[in-house]
Amino acid sequence: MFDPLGYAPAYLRVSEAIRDRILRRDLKEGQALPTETELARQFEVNRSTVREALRKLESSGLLGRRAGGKRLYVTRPTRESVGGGLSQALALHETRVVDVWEALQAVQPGIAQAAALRRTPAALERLAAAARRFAGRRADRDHAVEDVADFFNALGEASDNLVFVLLNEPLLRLLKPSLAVIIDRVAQARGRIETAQKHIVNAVAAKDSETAAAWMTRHVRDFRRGYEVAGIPLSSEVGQDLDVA
Amino acid sequence: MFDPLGYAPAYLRVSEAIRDRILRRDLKEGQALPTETELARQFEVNRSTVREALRKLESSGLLGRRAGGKRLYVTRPTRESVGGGLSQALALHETRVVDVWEALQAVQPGIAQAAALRRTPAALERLAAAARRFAGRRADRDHAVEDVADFFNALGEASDNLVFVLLNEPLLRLLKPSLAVIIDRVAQARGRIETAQKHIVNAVAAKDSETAAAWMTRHVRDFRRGYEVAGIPLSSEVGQDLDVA
DNA sequence: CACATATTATTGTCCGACAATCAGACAGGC
DNA sequence: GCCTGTCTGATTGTCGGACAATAATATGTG
Repeated sequence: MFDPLGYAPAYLRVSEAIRDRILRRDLKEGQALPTETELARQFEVNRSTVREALRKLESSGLLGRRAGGKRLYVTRPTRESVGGGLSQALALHETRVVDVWEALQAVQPGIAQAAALRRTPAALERLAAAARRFAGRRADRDHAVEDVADFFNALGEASDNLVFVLLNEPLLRLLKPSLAVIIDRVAQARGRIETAQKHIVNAVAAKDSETAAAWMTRHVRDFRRGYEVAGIPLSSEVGQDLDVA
Repeated sequence: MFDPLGYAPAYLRVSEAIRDRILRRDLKEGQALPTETELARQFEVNRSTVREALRKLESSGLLGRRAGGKRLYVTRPTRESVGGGLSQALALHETRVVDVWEALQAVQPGIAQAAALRRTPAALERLAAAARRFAGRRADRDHAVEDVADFFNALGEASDNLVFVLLNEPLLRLLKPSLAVIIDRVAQARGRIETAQKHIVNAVAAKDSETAAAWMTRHVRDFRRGYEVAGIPLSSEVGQDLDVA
């Protein structure tokens, strides 16, 4: 019958006030925030209260600190902080590897397509470089995984669409552990990845979006095959990798 | 030559310690956290320090409060909190409507496909209900927008893949403002949406994933047409809607 | 001007305090 | 028995003040 009359503690109101100013670009990126004492004076609250508000903004990635610095600066959420939040949420919700795989299958061809259409020469070179790195370094398992992730990331950046880049990050983060197992256990995995990457690079270079998407579809399907061959149950949960920047 | 030896302030170490316990399911969802005083005692820090740590966890959605409650409970990040973070990040990065549209185009057909394959009768009914609501309520603009979002959300849930659900949320959030404009300005928009939804519901009901994906592709392409007819520049930035739960 | 040094400002942390209010116990009235 | 009011203790939200460590800035010196 009645809505609860909303009360919000001061630290929340302060944090929202600051966040609004940031979102409406009133406080611009790179700008230094006033000192805690000054904020406390302006909001007419205690410094402890201000500090609680700042911690909230800090962990949403809206405020950051320069390396070894003391003051807080306005920042935009990085790929890592956004991806960390999302992958953390997914890990907590008992997401299975097959779910992540399915999402990759849905989204990667679209990314490849967009990348092929809009890639700049520089972005293409970064993509090709990632593929070369993967092909060149046949020894180390962990580096290989990183290189695969770099390849996907480079493709996302080549699409010139930040939505893709940000969606990519958490998916890759969750993919990595199982990908490492695949590379370890499936002999032909490296070769197949290498081939797919080469074809995708070529298609992107030629601005052939159809072929890029088609090869990406094949590439992602290969991962599923890899799970089966490596003996990873599709319904196993994605690991809770705790390193959330 | 040497890496900077990592010093982390106490509030960060405390927050990470608690977060790790949550991520490794040591603290289970719904469980009440010890009181602030007790945490301060265990960590051997001051209560203020504990409170700063708690604020961080609170805003990553790992801790929450029951309505009108005082204690903090372990929670899993909700769709809203995850979506809020991501859409906030995108809004700050000058994402354009065309970027969001492109992501929808990439991801929605895959969602429709998965939903068609795996929908339960209950999920199908929720999807159909959302379509009926949209078709029935021709008057109100804002409700219509909500109904469209509900349709996409219901589809995401029908896919039984949380990754899709979580990816959907921020995209829909960013879509809404421009969708409202389309519905206002484009006379035939409602009709076309209604038709597409009907076909998608039918395809999902028949477990015909191909048709579901195809109609979804058409549906999303229609939005782009809507932007053009409504005179919304594709390169306009997605609004910074400030209501980030 | 470059570089070392002193000063100041700012953050991180602590302590103690108190009002508001939530949770639970407890009793009284229908 | 169930609802209502009252009491008590525990817990959170907020405050004020304090101090060490150190980053930021000013100052002097070659």
